[in-house]
Amino acid sequence: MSKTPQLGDLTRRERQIMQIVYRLGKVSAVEVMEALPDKPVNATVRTMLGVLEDKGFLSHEREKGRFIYYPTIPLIKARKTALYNVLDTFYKGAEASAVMSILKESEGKLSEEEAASIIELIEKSRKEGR
Amino acid sequence: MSKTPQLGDLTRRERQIMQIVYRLGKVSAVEVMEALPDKPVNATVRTMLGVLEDKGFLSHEREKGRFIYYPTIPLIKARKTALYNVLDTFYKGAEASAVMSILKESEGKLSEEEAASIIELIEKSRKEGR
DNA sequence: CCCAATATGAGAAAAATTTAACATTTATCA
DNA sequence: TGATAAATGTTAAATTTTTCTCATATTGGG
Repeated sequence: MSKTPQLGDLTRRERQIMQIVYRLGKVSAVEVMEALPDKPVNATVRTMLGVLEDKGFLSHEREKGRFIYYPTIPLIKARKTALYNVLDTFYKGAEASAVMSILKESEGKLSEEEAASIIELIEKSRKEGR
Repeated sequence: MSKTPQLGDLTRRERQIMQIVYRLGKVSAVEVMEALPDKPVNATVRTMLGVLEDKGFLSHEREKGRFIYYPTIPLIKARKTALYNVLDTFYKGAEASAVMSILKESEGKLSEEEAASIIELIEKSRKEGR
């Protein structure tokens, strides 16, 4: 059984590309090229996309002649992994700091429902944690 | 003016090492060696540590003859950057999901003070966001 | 059919990673 | 202490991996 590809194993360029893919959701080679720092030549990007496909991080389908790439690991899963990595490396035992950082950053952008859900979650854990 | 080194620019091995350093706070070459996947040879690790020092990510001091390395960018700053990167790439417009993920993960581990601070923060933003 | 855009493959160029051989420092103990 | 072993640090270079590009092939639209 081949284990799912690990985003943490990526090289620098590969990582840059995967970030673009996750940001945009679906991309053509040209879009990736334009979003990349140092803007390499078109063929270079295609090579990298091919590499990432070989490694199992991307798939593509043809759309009017050109390839549209999308991530193999869905956003919703990839982001959990990414978040936990950061927590594990930088916020172990200080998870509350992470939460507060995010909240400060997104102040005012939270919907009423979101705010309510978060508070509910905390209240629940308060009771359990006694 | 030389800009502060960017953790995002690191190569794979460099990244692995910096993660270990941030997790442990201070490290000797041997500790890094043992924590690294594939456990390279001692000299290899030293070379990398030297590279990271040249690039400005690490410093060291001598302690009973051996080098103890520590990060140039303090944890408290590095972690903010790391967190924002993840948010920007994976959670744009879904910051609340990130918060809830963390809270679920650290359920029961939150102190009463922490819980109170978080709620206070949300209440405040609720009022402002009206 | 012809043009323009896109894709492929082979391999060059550059960068990262690793290592062995050697130098230095510290610890041990006769 | 002094000499020897053990641990640690340095350097230069080999190896491996990553990154890039050219030349060529393919594809779709006018």
